[in-house]
Amino acid sequence: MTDTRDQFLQAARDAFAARGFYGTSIAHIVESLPFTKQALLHHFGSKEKLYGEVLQRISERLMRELDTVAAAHSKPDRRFEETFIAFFESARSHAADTHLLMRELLDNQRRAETARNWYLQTFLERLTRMAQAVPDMQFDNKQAALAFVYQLLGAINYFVVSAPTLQSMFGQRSHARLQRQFATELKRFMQVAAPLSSG
Amino acid sequence: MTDTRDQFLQAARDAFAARGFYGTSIAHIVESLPFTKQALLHHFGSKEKLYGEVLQRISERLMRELDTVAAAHSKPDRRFEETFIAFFESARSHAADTHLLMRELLDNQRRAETARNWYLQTFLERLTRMAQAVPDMQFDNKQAALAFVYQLLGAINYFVVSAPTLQSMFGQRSHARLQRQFATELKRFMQVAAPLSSG
DNA sequence: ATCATGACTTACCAAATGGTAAGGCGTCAA
DNA sequence: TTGACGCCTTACCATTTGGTAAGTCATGAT
Repeated sequence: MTDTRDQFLQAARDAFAARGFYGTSIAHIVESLPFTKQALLHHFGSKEKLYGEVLQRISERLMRELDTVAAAHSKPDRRFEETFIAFFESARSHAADTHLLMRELLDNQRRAETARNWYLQTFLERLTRMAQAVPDMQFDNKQAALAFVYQLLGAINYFVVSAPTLQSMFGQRSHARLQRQFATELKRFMQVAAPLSSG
Repeated sequence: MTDTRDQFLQAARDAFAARGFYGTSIAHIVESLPFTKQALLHHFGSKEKLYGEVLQRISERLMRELDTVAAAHSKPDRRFEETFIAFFESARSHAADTHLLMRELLDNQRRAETARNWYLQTFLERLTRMAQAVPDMQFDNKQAALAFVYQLLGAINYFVVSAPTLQSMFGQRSHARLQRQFATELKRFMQVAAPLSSG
């Protein structure tokens, strides 16, 4: 039954996101499911492979969403802006995924195994090309565009990942306001901070 | 001997930064030191307390640096800008600390214990006040200033934490250029993206 | 000389870890 | 009816985990 696999994958994703790869035991993943540890191992072979599948699902979703937004907007400037707005919304609503990817970034160097940044690479390239296609932004070179894109990505990811901390720090209402404020600041950043022939 | 303690603290910091709290065993921390596991436990009592001390050291350093930069610049706009430039440099040169703090942010919610965000709270408050003190930036409210500050922090932290990945992705030379580019983009962001009565 | 104290050791330990082995059980094709 | 196969189980297992107990040894005060 594929349904069982999905249950495992979902529970694993949540657990890995909350506690990280090393902080998550197979036993813990299975805890809330009506299956045993060995059922999980039967389906995925090892914890590592399970993690790999979780990661792959997430990056596939990201790519799909990127396609969708890109297809919905033909004008480069709109496309660029809407992509990041959508990315922010997506990162927020899939907070578990965002957490997990942040952890992956931190672990990446040591759990080398297979280069797991393949998805990041194409992701970044697409976003960078998108930025370079915007007429109002005249980047000196690819690096400049990438730096700009990376600032946006960093701001978004970091903010989303901070949500629980900020919420417990300022309270839920205040945090909700902050979140709206953040979105508008993000938009202005994209509109106004775009380099105009920065050389 | 305090020297021994320092050795433990340094090794622990590096290990926690590289592998996270759960991915790091006491045995592994001690591995490269001429002491046994129990020597560490003798000094710190438990892994958790050791981690706490590591964290405290880092936040004390951050506060010290914040004081230094703030004291060196009296004009609010310069002070604000120089603070973030210094923070970027600091985050880069203390990459291990940056990694560790990012992990802490991710783990924070579950390893609640004592609210560990005390340092973050005052850190954010100081930066926000600093932003609000800049005449050219007229924020509608505290939230707006905080959102702005948080974008900067996010961009910086995320970028620094990405360094190993980006380096393996694009190569060392290319990454070095990207890093310089990032710094200049950051400066422009602060100068140009500052809200001017955004209402 | 003796005692205390702090630094560090060896010897252990219960619990949890990821994973293997082997078998039960239902389904479905031959 | 039989045999194969996929799903899932119970039994295990070696290793690693964080931590305790108890001692050795040097130093330094009384």
